[in-house]
Amino acid sequence: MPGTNATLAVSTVIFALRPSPPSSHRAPAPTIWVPLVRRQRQPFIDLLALPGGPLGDEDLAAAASRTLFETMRLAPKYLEQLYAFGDADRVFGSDPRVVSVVYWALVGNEEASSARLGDNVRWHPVDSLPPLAFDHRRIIDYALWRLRNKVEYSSIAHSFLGESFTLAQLREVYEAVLDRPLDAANFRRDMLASQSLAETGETLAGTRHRPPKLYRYLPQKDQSHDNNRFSAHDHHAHPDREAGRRELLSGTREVAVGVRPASSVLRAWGVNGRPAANSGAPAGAAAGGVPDGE
Amino acid sequence: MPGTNATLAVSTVIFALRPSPPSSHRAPAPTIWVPLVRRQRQPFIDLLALPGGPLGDEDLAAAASRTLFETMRLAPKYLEQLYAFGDADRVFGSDPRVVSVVYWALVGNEEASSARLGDNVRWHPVDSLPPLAFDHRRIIDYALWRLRNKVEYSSIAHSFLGESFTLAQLREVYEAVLDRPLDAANFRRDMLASQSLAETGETLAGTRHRPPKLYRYLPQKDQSHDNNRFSAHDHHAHPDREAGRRELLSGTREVAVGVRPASSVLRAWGVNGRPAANSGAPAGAAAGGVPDGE
DNA sequence: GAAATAGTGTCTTTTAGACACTATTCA
DNA sequence: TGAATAGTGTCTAAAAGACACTATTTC
Repeated sequence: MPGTNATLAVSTVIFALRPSPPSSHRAPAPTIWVPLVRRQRQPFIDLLALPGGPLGDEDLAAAASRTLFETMRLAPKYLEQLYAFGDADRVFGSDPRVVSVVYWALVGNEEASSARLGDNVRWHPVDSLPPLAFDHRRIIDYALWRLRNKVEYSSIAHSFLGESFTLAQLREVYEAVLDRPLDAANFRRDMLASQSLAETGETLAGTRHRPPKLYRYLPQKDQSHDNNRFSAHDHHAHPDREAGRRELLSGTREVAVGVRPASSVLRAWGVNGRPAANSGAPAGAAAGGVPDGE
Repeated sequence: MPGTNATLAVSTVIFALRPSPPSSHRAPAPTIWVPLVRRQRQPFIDLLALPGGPLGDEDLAAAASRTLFETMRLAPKYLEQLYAFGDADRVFGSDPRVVSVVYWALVGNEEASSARLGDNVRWHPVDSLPPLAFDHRRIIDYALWRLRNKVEYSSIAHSFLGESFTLAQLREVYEAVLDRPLDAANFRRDMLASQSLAETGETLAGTRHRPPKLYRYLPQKDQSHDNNRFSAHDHHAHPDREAGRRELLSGTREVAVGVRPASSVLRAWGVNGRPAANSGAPAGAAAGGVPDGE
């Protein structure tokens, strides 16, 4: 097997929910922001890019965490691999070629506010980004699409908030991410039925009306049935769909009176190959050997 | 930026549906098989491993296709990136470390049968695998999980079959992958309502009963709304969820009499992170520069 | 016409969504 | 006590699922 054949970089798309930019001086509905770094060198000097850096002697996810911490002292609550981008001509002119393993992350309110910024690192609202370096615009679009999908079938939304939050706040997160209003009554019922929230016993003061209860997120038991969480090292989530585990109990319908069954608040938006065959040289290894993965 | 820091390998989990092994001499219900390669060298010599090889001067998906073709003349109908595996100690003793970008693929009936096998390459039923090299067992389990999820919300099942197929055959695919029986009547209706099938006009002969109609898969229009299909180069699918695009037409219910609305035949099973902060050395680039991804 | 699967019709259950209404707090 | 949001109840619509039944072919 040959030696190294590519440079590996790790980048991260970090999402936070923050008030819309002052430009539109309307209701303070939050929108999605990402931190971007202004490049100091060629190629794409002076354009904005995702934070990241070369892979060190560490796990992939650790590289993502490390670069985020180094760049802006961020330690996101949620981190998941997005995709490995490695078209041969992705970063033209570089030799060896560059393959980027991209992660995406969510950070909560105050965490986002406490991020260390600077002349070259700033938050930008995703709905009005300037031209970006490399293929980073497309990567962000893809991460956004994943975010919107995943918000619908999993319980990541709370990662945008602090330890405790009201149902209205949580609903605001969903509404911002999905970009549509949700029925407050149904939202409440469905969230509570999902067993993923617990009352803290506190209420939120400082409003000029009835104080809402505060909740905290209740990790689902044995969520990581098999996959999803992966290596013992890597505490991060997997890209896939959390499917509301199917209850196989048919028969016996016994639903407490007046109780709404759990459901998922949400519904989907949507999207969906044969590869380029390639002859090329015969198998790459020792005599008689069929190549395998490593 | 330093030079290369890792060796990149590409492997693929290839799924095919084939009759259960003769051991159980019962009904010929098909099960899922994968081709595995017996390793000819250390580490893990003589153990089975996923087909693959080092990344060449090509796109990632092209490397997957190339190695499959070289190894067994396979050119799968469906190919999608699964995950990048890159724990620092994943392949102990190798320097530089190895990062594997793993793809998963589906092949049809006769395609699978025509695969070139040999002493070192053979199909194995996934439900009874011997110990495998590296972390390949876990990778296969993860790919299987993804397959089962994706079959539920997208139209990949037909990739296990040939150009044309009967509804009963298609249902068999779903039943094999999901490992549960489906109601034939509802399945039929839901598939037809999904607009993803077209009659070929032919029927399947050779049965000893009423000959069933043959259908072919009808690619969905504008499936690739935004993401999913990615680079212009890479014709392969993305990992995410194809959400049955929500019909926003509320109001106006106008359903042709007796017509069942489209639906998705299926329901889910299920499964569902903060990163390890890391100080380490300061930002990796030129003076005053904040590192970005490449 | 019996066996066997193809294919249709129709009812029930479950889930999602709309929306009216009551409750509680603060200014 | 009115403004304002919290929180509950209840109905309707749509989707999923069960299952009885008819249709068509071969032997």
